[in-house]
Amino acid sequence: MQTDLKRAGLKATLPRLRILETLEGSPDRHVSAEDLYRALLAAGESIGIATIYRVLTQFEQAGLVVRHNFDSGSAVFELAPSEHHDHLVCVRCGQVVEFVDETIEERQRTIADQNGFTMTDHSLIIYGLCPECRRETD
Amino acid sequence: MQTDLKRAGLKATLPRLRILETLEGSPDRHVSAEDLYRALLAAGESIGIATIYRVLTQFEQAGLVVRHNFDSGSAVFELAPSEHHDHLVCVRCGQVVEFVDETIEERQRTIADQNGFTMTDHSLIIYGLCPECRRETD
DNA sequence: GTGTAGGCGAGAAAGATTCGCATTTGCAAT
DNA sequence: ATTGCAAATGCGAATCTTTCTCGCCTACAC
Repeated sequence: MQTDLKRAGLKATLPRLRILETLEGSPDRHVSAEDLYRALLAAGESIGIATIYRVLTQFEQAGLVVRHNFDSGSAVFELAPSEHHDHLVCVRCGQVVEFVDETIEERQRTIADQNGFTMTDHSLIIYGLCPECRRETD
Repeated sequence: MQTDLKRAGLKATLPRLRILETLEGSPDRHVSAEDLYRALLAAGESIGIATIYRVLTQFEQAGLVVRHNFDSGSAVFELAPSEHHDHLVCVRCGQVVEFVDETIEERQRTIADQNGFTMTDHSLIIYGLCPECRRETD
């Protein structure tokens, strides 16, 4: 765990360890800076929100986490998955489901090429009602 | 033009007309609230930024415009296109290119279905370097 | 153990968006 | 054309998310 930080070229400080632990222990893979802040306060840690943002940005640059901009207004972060994936987001309860589709990945590369772009990243989010919310919405 | 608003159930007020005109006359299809504000002020209009946000939200609900959350920090809006499309965004200059790919559209529907979701919307953004920026980056 | 570069917390600041409220305006019935 | 009123606007304050500043603190190489 400390090793993860060292390897990323980051000093193993207490706040960084706590944030990493919290990300790893979180029931939701996708959490906002605010979520982390509340979780850490609830766990009795004394940490500043600024540190959370700073650290998350560093983690992102180090490739430890990925940042997503869903429609929710604030960014959410997840531990960098070994495999890239995209997201299904429930517009009602916020639940997030991950998926991978090689056909889509493939097409995206083709499209970037056709337009002369060098693709650096991409973001595919499907919004909808999850099974539970669909049931409750009738 | 006034008819567009009436049809959408919105009173044809001056600010709304000006905003609609500006969107239609804009060289960039994708503009932020701030862009619109500056454009209107530059055109000698007296308008409040709050009105821009309010009107854009109404337009969105009325289906006149679509809101996008690119990585830029602020939302951008575009006149609702007759055909849905997705976006290629240059990470360096911000240029936006639109594209449609039926294969991807198709796969998205399939994926939503497979996961029991009722798809309401989706957002696919490919980030990369546009041809010009790619050249300048060497 | 100690020095120091890098990291931290708190609060201020910045940028985006929304709210509250007094004033104005579109529009339909006169 | 005039009037009445609900709806819309403009303004400034408030809110939310994120970043910056700065004096203090700490990990860690020596």
